[in-house]
Amino acid sequence: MSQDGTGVDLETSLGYLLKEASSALRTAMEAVLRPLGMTVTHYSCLELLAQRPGLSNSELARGTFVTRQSMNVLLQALERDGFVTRPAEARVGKALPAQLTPRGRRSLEKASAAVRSVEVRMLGGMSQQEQAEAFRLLRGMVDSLRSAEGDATRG
Amino acid sequence: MSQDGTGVDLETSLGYLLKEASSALRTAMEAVLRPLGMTVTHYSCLELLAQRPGLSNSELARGTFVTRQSMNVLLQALERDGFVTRPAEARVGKALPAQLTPRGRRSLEKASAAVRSVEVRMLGGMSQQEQAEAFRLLRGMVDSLRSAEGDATRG
DNA sequence: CCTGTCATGTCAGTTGTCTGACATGGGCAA
DNA sequence: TTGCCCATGTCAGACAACTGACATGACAGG
Repeated sequence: MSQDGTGVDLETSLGYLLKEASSALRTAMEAVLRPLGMTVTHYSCLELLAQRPGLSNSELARGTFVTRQSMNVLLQALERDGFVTRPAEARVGKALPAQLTPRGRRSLEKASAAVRSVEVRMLGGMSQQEQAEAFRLLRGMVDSLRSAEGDATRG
Repeated sequence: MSQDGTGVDLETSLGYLLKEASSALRTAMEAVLRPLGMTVTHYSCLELLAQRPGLSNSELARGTFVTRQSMNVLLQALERDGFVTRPAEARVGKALPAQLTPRGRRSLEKASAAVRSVEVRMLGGMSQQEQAEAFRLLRGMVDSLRSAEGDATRG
């Protein structure tokens, strides 16, 4: 089945390798974030908020690749612990723009540096050209997956 | 923080893109596996077992990037539903070699083809050379992450 | 021999994420 | 205006994965 063209050969599958890479990255991030008392999703939310202040719950969810329900419980915890603030009610619509508090910003600083060090380690053996090429190729895979989104379920 | 060299710029971060790609792949796989009544981990376990018969619980766990505890509950469910068999007790050591049943093999056939179609879609716009390059680059990232494993926690 | 170490299988409890559901607000067309 | 559709925020329950813990068997060293 793995060599007849209809199956998946794990040894050569780019999909499998992609999962492996993602898993290795996540594990490495967890290792450096744990001493800081932070989880990966926790960090992702803060980092996203630092770079795009005012994002709503749903937008943060999309940016961190979780559901808006999951992001909601995380945001409530972050708000309770004073890392993030949200207005009590929306000025327009229902979207509540979130902001980092000074404490949230401070907490993010070390975490961001730690994660950066992981990324540097991951890219250690690659030239700038190779990194650019990897970016281009991965971008292409994402776009291909999304462009025909749902076609397989219609057939 | 994102441009001073110590932080992470999400727009250009290979780590973030890697997570995005992995998430997109997972979503696409879930979409085609759901009609077959199968989850991604479910499928991964069966596929691994088809290509490497006799793998133990712990080996399957490593191959699917989950803990052996998680794989254990999955294996017990697969055994209960007749997709997999394991000997009652180990011939040597404690490792129990698992095998696909005919039913498991049948169930895997459609799933494997469906997943293959997703991978084909993902790689649709890429030449063979580009695919080989993507493989090489991803392999390098994984190796770099693993080679210095734990160094960050020792410092 | 036995003793420490390691990997394994498994049980139990906790945590994180998801699906399902509901109400609300904005935008658009009739 | 009215009605419809869509996105959002939120609550509740279900499910999946994790961490912690324990016992067992293989192996190497004293």
